[in-house]
Amino acid sequence: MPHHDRSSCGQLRLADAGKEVTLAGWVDALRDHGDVLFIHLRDRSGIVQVVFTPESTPQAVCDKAAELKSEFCVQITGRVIERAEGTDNPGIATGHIEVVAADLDILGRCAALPFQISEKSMTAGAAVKREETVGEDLRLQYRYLDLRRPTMQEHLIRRHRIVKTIRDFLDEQGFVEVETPMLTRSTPEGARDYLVPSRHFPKNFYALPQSPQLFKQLLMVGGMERYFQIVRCFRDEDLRPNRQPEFTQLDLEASFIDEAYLYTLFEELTVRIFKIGGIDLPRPFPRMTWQDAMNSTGSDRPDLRFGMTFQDATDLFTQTRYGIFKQILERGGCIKGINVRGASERLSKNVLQNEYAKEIVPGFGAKGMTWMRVMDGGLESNIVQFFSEAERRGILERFDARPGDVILMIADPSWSLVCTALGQLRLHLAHRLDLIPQGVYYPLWVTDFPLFEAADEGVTSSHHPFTMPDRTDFDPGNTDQLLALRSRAYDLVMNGEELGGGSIRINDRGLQQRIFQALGLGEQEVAEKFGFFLKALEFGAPPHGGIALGIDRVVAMILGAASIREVIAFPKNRSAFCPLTQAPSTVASAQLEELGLLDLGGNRPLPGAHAKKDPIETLAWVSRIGIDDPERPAIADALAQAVACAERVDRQASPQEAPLFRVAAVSNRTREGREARIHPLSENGELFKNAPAEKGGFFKTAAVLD
RNA sequence: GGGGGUGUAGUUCAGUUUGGUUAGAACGCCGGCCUGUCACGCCGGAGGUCGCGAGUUCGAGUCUCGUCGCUCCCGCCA
Repeated sequence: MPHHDRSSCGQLRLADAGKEVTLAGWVDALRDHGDVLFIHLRDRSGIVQVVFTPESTPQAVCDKAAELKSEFCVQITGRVIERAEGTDNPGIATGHIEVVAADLDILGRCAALPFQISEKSMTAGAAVKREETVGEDLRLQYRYLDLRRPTMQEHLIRRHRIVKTIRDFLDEQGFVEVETPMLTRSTPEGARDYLVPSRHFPKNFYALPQSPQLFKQLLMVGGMERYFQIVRCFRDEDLRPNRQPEFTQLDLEASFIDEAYLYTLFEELTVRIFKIGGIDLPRPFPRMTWQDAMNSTGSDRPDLRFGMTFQDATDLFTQTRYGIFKQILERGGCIKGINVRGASERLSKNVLQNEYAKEIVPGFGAKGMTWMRVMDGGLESNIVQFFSEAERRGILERFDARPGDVILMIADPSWSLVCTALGQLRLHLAHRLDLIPQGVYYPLWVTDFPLFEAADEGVTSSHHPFTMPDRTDFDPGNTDQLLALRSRAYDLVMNGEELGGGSIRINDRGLQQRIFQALGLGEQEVAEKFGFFLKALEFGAPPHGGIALGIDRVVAMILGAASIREVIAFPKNRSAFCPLTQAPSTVASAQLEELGLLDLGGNRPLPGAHAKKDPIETLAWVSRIGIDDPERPAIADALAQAVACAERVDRQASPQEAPLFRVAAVSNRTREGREARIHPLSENGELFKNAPAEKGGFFKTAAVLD
């Protein structure tokens, strides 16, 4: 069949009635009525009903059609006709017509399926759409079958649309897509690298990029001015539902720009791609500093689709008699709380005290939680009697409390612990009480992040070490000063998920050097790892900045997919394993040999090997004899003598001496009387010629030949 | 790395609380019937090492221990 003669199943309409068409696709479903056979034929465009009936279809074709099973790949020629009155199916787009088959070619038969592919119920009306129930591991193992399902095809097609929209938009804006290396250099900070051994440089490794960070900055030094790339990135960290070891980013960088430029550019881009999913985002996107985000939601990626934001109650309790609060405030702590509006019926005393205060909140890292239910007559709680009248009034006012509300407070000497624990509680309650509205999209820029955060020793970058600080007059040795620095970084957050982030970069060599210094990197280490980059900053590096967007997450959100794995053709599972190809896998020793990886451990014993080194056990094993406990001292003695003897010989042997293969004279002890001989094959080295070589020229033989 | 869930037919799941006859259902599969179905219908059939390994017991899908896979949460993810 010339391909241009082929029609698309899903596009046939009433207007095509009377046409002779050729279709190719897969058997989605069969309904055999004896003489009449209906099939749903599916291709990428959709589904159409094909009828085999003795009245219009040659008998030979009907006989062949009787062999059809689900998912056979077939080609069908036939005539499009309008369906008879009362037999149309409004559930499918082609439901007003059907194709009467005149010819059938079976292009590929199909074995028994590991799971059902047809999304039949989709054609029967949205009300009964089948829930996805097949185990994901099985779906991934047979991903090529899973991908036949219309939902998966739709995901991939719309992902393509989104990526194309991004490319078109950035092209309009003067951005140039440039590819950067996949085989690059490992850098010390950030996530764990995936490593690739080098054959030309044995025992040296490339790293797969965690992001094209340094290269995109070098492109700015290189005068590209506006660069972007839809690029695969790799991070060897433990997986989460929204994480894959390899994932796709929109990476973007521009010179001679500021934050305002990037906000405008990126908001327009985001609005356009969400539009593909029928989602209208309001502009401009609201902005919030990191400090405000933490203070009001306890998260650097606040979900603002619902309220229940924090109120600070520290000042209400400066004179309190309540021991726990008093101690915490004396230690410089703070108290924050949320009002769970109208939830007192769903949050009983028992639930609040035994579940939340004792179990759930401690799980978030806080020591405890104070709860109060707002009643007509005031506050009800296990500890309300410790609070003064003024304090109770203060609480009611501060939280705008009305009868039926529940007020929850967390206090701790650590401000950040109060925030993060209360933030987790806020999200937990929002899910439990179903407070998150569906179909709402709340974009938000989070800005003014701390440049550094405290580490075990000194500080570490909270974004990455190339981020421009808000001020440059800092002392790289002064930790307090460093922790007070803010970065010119920004994250794009949507519905509590971080979709992307970026920053204005450092383009001054001296400043970059001081940042490395602040991070505690030695001069030599910096020179070794980043020397090439610092050097580039010496040659008129332009001011620049950029942003990256997690494509998988964005697509999943736009399409309303449950997981990023639903919008990736061949994802890995939770353990970074590919059930389809069984990767990662072992490789042939020859491959390792070639890469110089066979003896990476050198002569060092393997961990745990020393435990097996009891010489008596070894002797017993190689000699195939059992040694009882009473016999051990004598054996140990004999062994020690043998070892001492061997050492003496070893000392006196000259280096030129050839090794001796046979100490004892050759004699035949098993069959006495016969002349002892050495087998010629042994003499000429042919004996083990066909034995599988183990490694390094040694052969594995049966133990009896030892 | 820590914690929770889970593993039973090709698939999705009951059964495990309280050990006891031949381990069930739905869908799928195989065979037969059926000329208007579209989640077709009817009749019949096959299909199980209850993840794996130990243990307790007269007896284990069920209880105990170990182990492996999958999955969710925390750590981690500049």
